[in-house]
Amino acid sequence: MATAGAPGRPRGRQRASHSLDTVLREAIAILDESGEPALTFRALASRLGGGVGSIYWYVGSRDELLELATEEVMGRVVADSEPLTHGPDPIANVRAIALALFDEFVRRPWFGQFMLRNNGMQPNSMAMFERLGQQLMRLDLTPRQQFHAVSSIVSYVVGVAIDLAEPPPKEFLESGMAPEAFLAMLGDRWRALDPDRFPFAHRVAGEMATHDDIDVFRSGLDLLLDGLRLQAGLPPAPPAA
Amino acid sequence: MATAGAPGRPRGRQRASHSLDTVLREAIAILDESGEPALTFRALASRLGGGVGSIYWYVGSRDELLELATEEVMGRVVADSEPLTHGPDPIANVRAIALALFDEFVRRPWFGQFMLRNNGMQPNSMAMFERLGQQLMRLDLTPRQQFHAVSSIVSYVVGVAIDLAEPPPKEFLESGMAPEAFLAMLGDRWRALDPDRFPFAHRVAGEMATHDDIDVFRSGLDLLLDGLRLQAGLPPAPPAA
DNA sequence: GAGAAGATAGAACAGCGTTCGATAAGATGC
DNA sequence: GCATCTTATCGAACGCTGTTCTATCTTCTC
Repeated sequence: MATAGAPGRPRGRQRASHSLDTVLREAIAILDESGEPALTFRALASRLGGGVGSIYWYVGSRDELLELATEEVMGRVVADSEPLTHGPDPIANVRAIALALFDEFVRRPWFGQFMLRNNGMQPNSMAMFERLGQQLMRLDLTPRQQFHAVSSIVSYVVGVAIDLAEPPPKEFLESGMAPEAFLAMLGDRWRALDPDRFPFAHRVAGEMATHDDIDVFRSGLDLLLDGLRLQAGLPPAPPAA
Repeated sequence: MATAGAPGRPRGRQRASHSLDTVLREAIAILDESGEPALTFRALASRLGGGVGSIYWYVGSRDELLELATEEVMGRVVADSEPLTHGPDPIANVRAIALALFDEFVRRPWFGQFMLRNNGMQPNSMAMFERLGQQLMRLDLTPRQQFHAVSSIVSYVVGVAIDLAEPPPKEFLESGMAPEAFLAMLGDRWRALDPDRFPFAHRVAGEMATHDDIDVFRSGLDLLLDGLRLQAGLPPAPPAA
């Protein structure tokens, strides 16, 4: 964020002195450490060493705070993923950018959860949209096709993000099992279903038990991008990435 | 829901008498009429003509209430979409089922928002997963590919659902504009951006201004399904649907 | 210095999900 | 017909939340 002209040097003061930057930094720290429900004005205020009311000087509501925190992180992703835009194959570039996003909301589940609050006007979310779009402009597609394609990619990414942001079931938390063991148990449960009524669950139980989220994400993304390649009249697939 | 053995006939009583069915019915009515934030225990209790405490007899928490309401609606979608499973082309069937889901969360934004709370064990969500999977079993794919494909389709659908569930920006609510006019205004705003820094926004501004959500949904879904067809070694596309 | 503008502070308010003990209603045993 | 036990209803009360409001401290400007 570059919008705050922060004085923010707390030498010998008696009252705390904040700035939009410090507020967002601490808010993000709370989100990273303890998740979205833990971000309360009181928790944030005590972390900043001040009163609740002060935060409202910088931020109009909790929703706006979350929006700004998300924008802040999105800004970093946009900046960090800039080098991924120069490859020769635009679709490969889109793929790389999407994977960078995926990385970020593995690291920060709350980010994925709010990334979408895309009322269309936050600058950094807009920049991400633009970045994906610019890659697709290099394909032989109509504006409508390009618009639809970017929207679809974003929707897919958001869908996966939401899934990842989902808090683990309390059954897991209470069991104290390792994540792999819990997945294996779910797989067993699927295998135990009636094979006549649930042939599919039965068939993919093993996959459920051993899957890795990033593999699932990557293969869905590749299906989408393969469809897009087809639509753009490109050869079906590049060898490997 | 068929789990409640409801007595539930409130003749000349002095205290209200509920059942899980009536609780869910009224909860869904509130959600439909006023959205998710409006579903409070107090609002629900007064609608049921009773006290807050009573609801906890049927439901352990607000989250569980939302979960059950979502499951209830998902059950109806599963039931209603059964006829869509018998077509000759499994991918066309998947497409039809996804469109049925889309219909439902145009009607009920809150449903889309919570559909995903898929801790993997709600019977009706599971049934939907199974239903999609059974179609894909008819393709020449490995279990892993099928598992990934169903997961990806669900993620995409969820992503779009979340987008649709997003409350309209307050700027829109305050403007009192018609939805089309507001979209047109957003388009104008994109067109007004610097064409050097935002060539893509500039290019698709017109699409933004006139787009229809279902078209966007359908085209992303078709990209995904085209990719899947390719993976399964099927001819690229059926004529039209 | 005086005064205005900027920023901080925490008490107070309304609303929320949830807990709890009291109590009414219906079912059961004799 | 009465006593008892189980099931269900009720609303006050608790602790927490976002938000508002006003008093106050700090800094800037003249």
